[in-house]
Amino acid sequence: MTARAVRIITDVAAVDRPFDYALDDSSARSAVGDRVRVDFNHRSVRGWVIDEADFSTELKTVKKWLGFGPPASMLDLLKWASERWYGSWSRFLLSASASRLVHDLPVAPVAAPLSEAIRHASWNAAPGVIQLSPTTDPLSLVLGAYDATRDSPGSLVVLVPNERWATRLRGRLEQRGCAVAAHDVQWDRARAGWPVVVGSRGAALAPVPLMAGAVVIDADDESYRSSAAPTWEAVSVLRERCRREGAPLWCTSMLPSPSLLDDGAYETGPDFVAGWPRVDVVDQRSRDPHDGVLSADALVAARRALEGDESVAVVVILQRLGTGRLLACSSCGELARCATCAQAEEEEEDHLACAEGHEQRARFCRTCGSTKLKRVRVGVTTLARDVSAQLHQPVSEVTAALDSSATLSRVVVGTEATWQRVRRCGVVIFVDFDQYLLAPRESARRAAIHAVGKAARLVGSRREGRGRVVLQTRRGGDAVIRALVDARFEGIIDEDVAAARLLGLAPYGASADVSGEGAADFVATLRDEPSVTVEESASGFLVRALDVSTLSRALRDAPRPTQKFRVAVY
DNA sequence: CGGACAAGCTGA
DNA sequence: CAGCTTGTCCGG
Repeated sequence: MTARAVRIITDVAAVDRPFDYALDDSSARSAVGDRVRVDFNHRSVRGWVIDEADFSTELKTVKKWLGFGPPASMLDLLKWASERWYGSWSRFLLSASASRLVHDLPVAPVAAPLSEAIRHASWNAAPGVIQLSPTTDPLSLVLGAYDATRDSPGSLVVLVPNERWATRLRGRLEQRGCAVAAHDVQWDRARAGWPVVVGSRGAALAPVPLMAGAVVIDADDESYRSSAAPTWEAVSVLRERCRREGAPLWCTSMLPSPSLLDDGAYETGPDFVAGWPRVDVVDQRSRDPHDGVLSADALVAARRALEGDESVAVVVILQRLGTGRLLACSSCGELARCATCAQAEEEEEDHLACAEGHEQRARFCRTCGSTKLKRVRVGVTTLARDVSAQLHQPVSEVTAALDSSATLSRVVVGTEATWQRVRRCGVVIFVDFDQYLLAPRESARRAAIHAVGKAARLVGSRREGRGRVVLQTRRGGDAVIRALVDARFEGIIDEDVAAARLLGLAPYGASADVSGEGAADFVATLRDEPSVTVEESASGFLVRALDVSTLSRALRDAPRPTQKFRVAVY
């Protein structure tokens, strides 16, 4: 037998380049994709076999076979993802590997047919983008996808936005006779080619050797993008994976984004409009600015909900976009507000101004005349105190920091972390919906609609007629508000596509945010590169190009600065 | 990334 | 010029 050698990528992320090693008796079983231990530059490191190599006696040997890694069929996809999001290949190899070493693989069962009754109730939608109302149960669509791909070799991969949802969906699919593997904790099952793999973001890199198809629920949910660099995005990975393998992909969304609609068409699911909640708009412009945070109409809705039997009756949402800081008087605490519209005023050079342009005035407190103003952050705690006083009820505060075992009062005040903590309630009140509508971010309007969609899952649909969503706003005529009241979003979707085209946003352009000490050095060379443009951004620099491959090529060719820097590719 | 090695700096 | 710091190079 001739001596073998293999090409290896080590887990030393900074050395994103393969090295060849020989195999000996103890490592002879190493196959492409497997994890191995090698000596690398005076230390012992882990790595992955990415290919066979030419044997030479000069090579060091692979010290040990450590276990199974991603299947060989995935390696090119992982390389593609590392280039697409400016990460190292080893980072993606690691993400597609088990968190604990796997030495043995189980034998995957055959995908069982659905019972006739379940099959009959399943929904055989055509692959593509399917617009579903927030309260529509996607289970029948998942079962339809299972049924449609059952005869194809390979696994069906299903993504949901969070682990809690994944656990629930796995249980429901098992009840209906599907053999389901949980992504990550049952990595070995996925690697063995289990019929169905269900998980959250990471499951886009589920190590199934062959894909029969894939489903993404709530494909526009922000949880599908990694917030840490590399800022990879699970829906794009899965779409690329399905394209390479010729597998069908179903994506559901309550409001398809231009990126999701990449190739145009979408289908709208059944009873779409009825699946949205009843939305009440409270126009803050006609309110007395000295009222409490909850308007009279919101108070009526809250008191009605408190008469119901939901364990949590009222949810009050405080949206904090950007800094969310307001100006208040240092001596009496009164907020600086416009005399006409009562909206919080901002500091402009040496005077105060209203965002709507009603007035410009000197920098002093209207109530006590003091000229000392300070920046305050309206937090959940402040809001909770006011709500508690208005409703004469104890209030629980929910932020991302809250311990998940804490029991909640019937009235909850929180940030968007609340969606994870409350399952049902009678009414959701957005105290300042304009935080979304006025935010400078392009995506803020979409975020507004998504937030109401998440609220819908708590209060139920207008068909059920149970609860409602109350929006306190000064912008009653805004297109987003009108769309939410009518549950008609065609106009918003078309506008977003038009805006993305015009502004060169995804998928009609690509951008990357470069930040950190070394950012300026890094973009310096990119300024001379004709295929990209560089502009200043809030966090550093924004590098833009006409498409993602141009952008990633330019980023990869630019020399790395000595100081630390971070690249977030979108 | 992190070890090796070279070049630069300091103090007795 | 030993002993230490800082910088650059390079890995099979």
